[in-house]
Amino acid sequence: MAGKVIKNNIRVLRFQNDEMTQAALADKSGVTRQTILAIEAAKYAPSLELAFKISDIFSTPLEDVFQYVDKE
Amino acid sequence: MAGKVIKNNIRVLRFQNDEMTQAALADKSGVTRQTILAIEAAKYAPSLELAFKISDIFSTPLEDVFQYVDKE
DNA sequence: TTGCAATGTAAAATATACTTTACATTATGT
DNA sequence: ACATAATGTAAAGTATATTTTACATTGCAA
Repeated sequence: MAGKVIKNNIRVLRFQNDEMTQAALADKSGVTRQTILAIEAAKYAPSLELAFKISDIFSTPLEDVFQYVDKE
Repeated sequence: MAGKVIKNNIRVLRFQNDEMTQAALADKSGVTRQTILAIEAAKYAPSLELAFKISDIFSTPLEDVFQYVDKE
């Protein structure tokens, strides 16, 4: 039931982008550190707007940051 | 303040896809007709998961359905 | 070893997406 | 003219994303 889940590469992208910290990413995307933490831990998926903001910060397409894939 | 807004082409895509009705799209994406209506009317943006589902239904990349653009 | 930066856990409060129900409007076909 | 399908408006309720606060852990540098 549900079939697919949303995964993300935020952690990897942070390190690729000058080892950006969770707090720094939170700051740039206008949310709190807890929100970034929860999303990285996949406790919940971000809103579409936040997903776009994070993608923008990494200068990468949304689908390179978030993937909607079958859960194994 | 905010700079950007989320726009979408759901309406156009519905018509391109066999004139799919709002109710039909709602059905396929597992939400109610009101939700599709509200998103088309840009009353609010969908969750990332719903955005992915809708894109899947139209067999098109998410960014072809939703755009995060400067508000004119 | 002490201190600090980064990350993690947790819980209560708020904002926003989404549902449910009900009714109004518009267009189309018969 | 009537019936019906599709779309629109609206309001109250539920679910989930996000905030706020507070504290624990880990690693690294002085």
